[in-house]
Amino acid sequence: MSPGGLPTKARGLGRSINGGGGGGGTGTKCGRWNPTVEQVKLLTDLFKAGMRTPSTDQIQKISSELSFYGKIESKNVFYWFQNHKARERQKRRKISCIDHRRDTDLSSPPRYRPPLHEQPPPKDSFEVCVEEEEKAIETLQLFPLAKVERVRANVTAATTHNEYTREQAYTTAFSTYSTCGAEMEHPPLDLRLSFL
Amino acid sequence: MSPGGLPTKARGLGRSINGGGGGGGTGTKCGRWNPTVEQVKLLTDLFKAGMRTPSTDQIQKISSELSFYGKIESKNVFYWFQNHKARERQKRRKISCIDHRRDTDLSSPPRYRPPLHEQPPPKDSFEVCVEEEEKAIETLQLFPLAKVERVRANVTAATTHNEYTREQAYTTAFSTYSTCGAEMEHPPLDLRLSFL
DNA sequence: GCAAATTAATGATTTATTCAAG
DNA sequence: CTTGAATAAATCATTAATTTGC
Repeated sequence: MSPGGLPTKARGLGRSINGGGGGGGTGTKCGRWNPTVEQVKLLTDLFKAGMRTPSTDQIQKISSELSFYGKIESKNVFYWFQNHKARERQKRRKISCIDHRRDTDLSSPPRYRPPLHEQPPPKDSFEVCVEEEEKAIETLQLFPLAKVERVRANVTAATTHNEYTREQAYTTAFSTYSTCGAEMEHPPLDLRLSFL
Repeated sequence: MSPGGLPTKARGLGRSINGGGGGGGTGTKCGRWNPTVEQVKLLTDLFKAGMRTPSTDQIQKISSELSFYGKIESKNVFYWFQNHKARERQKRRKISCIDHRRDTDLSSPPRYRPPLHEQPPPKDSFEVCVEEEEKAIETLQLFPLAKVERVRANVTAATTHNEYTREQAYTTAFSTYSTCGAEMEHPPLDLRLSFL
């Protein structure tokens, strides 16, 4: 950015968090969502089972289930999947990028977070692997929404329910337009929050 | 188009639009939102008045007002602002880019839609102007939400209410976290749809 | 003049990037 | 330094303009 020392953008945000003292659960500070290990475990299981962008209904069900372990909102589930998906991809990309770089500047140690858009990638090297990955995922199937119960039961016990975790087809945003006659339920995208 | 004839990507999608025959209003085909000229006019006015990312409340109010002219949902308003903002920025960016290019290939006529990511811009030329623009906008103020009435009255008559269109401060998403005690109303971001 | 074929706009979705709390 | 939250950029898909052959 410009060397003036300006905070790039200083995206506002007053916050004023401290006010939320009398929250609800354990250490509910009203700040950002702090998932419990069980919650993360379950989400990770779902992700490993192939879930990438759950529908609104699924999000709500998941959120409802996970609220058993602590405070949670739908948007947390949504964000979690967004971030996890993106960061898995990112991770994978970085790996295969290193694999593909010939002798450009591979000597440079992997700095903290190279701003990515600084170095226009060849766009052929890693995209292949990503596409491959996505294709694989599209092949996967999704859980029947009742399975969550089972997962919850097993979450502290074992992790050998893998054969259960892939069943139905993912009815993602693409089924959105079928609810067309009405006011169109769940806005198919980022908006699929709809804080119940 | 590409000489292969393939539809570039064809990302699935069954659609089945024709089923929505008995919609509601005038030519309600159930497809995507098709704004009326009045709606666009009002949205543009708000944008010109400095509104960039209205809060959930504002979106709902706007949507409610605009529903007078035809079918509309909150998410349409949200999307409109997203797209309009982005495309204004894009436009501006392209212009200043041309301004700064020395003698690279300025002879080439402005083709249909250069894929943008093909040509990594200097990132110093246009960012200045964009920043300038954004700063200017941040200075602006917003309408008191009752003014919309007046605009609606004048929309088909005249366009000389410009002095009315900038009044209150914009209480954008940054006031989001003040509603923290409860379940946090309106998710501050893309999700700020909440299809009432 | 007018419908099929193309092109241009733009609504909607997904992905990448950035910010900042813990 | 990990990751939840938020925004911006890129992309996809559909509809309105527009052109074109008749």
